[in-house]
Amino acid sequence: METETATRWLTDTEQCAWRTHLEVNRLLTHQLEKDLQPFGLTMNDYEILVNLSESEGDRMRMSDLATATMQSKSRLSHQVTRMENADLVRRENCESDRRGLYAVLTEHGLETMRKVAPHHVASVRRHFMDLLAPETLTELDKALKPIAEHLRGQRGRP
Amino acid sequence: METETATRWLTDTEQCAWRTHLEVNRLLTHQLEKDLQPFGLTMNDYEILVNLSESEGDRMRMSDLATATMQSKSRLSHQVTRMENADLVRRENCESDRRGLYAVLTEHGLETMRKVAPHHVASVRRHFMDLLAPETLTELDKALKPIAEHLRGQRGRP
DNA sequence: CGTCGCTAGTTCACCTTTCAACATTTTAGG
DNA sequence: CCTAAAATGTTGAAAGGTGAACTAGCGACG
Repeated sequence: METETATRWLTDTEQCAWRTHLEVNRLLTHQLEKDLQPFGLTMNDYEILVNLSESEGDRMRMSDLATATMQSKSRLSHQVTRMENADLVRRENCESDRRGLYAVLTEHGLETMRKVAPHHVASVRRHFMDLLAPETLTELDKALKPIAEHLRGQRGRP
Repeated sequence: METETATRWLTDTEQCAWRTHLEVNRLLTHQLEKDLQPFGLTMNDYEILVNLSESEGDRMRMSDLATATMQSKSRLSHQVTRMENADLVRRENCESDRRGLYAVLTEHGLETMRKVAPHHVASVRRHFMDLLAPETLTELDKALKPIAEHLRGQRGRP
């Protein structure tokens, strides 16, 4: 019985593509973060603002927000506390479930969102979107969708 | 004179692709990290081991290592201290430049590398590589290379 | 040669993330 | 009902990351 299989190392092509992928992700994240910095926001902050502003009543349950942004409850809790101190967000009790809390966009949070979004979009265009041919973009999406699917399936497994 | 230009928001297709891209990166990183965890390594650790093991004499100058892994000197210094405590790496003085230090792979670091690499490669295959058709992979690489190029150019600009 | 500026690397204080422990409320089952 | 298990969210300590200040050595130019 064979328990060990010979390792299938990456071919040169694969290795090259893989490293490019890693590099782009890192540099891109770094750059977007930097472009957001003048507004005093991190990508984390921004993502939360986006999620809230796209939700009914500019609010989401902490749990759902944690799931949507793929953060631990703990991390989100700290994060929201910080954003609360910056008056971007406030917590509000949930009527129907007394354990629950909503994170709610404040007026200032909404304004911030409106002010920052165009810059962020421009940043995404400048450093990513506009460097891809449109059909390449759809190719990319088609290639990545199944991977996203697969990875979502792996979440929280042994 | 026109100072403000109307924001070019992302089209639905673009938005969808962008979000997929973000999601894949996050989930993938998370998964690879998790697969490395049983060995007591982070991706950061692993990347440093790879860099060292691919270098002449299993050693690199701190500065070069920082550049290669795109970390600040400060972060790398902490990182190497941790890895030194785990006996994966040791610091060694540089003869030719007395300011300089080498990070050197230890025997145990090398063994660790050999033990872990096959698992990591398998992980990359399982969660990414093997989910892409070979020609899609080269497409992906071709699309991403110019972006990497562009982003490298942006590094350390105002 | 001296000194002024540059590079290498560490350290310090501060911020963010993680992990485990906890309090509270809901839900499911006998 | 009443209790056990599960879900919601917070907290606090420890680990990891950041940016600026600092030490020390190099190097070039008067």
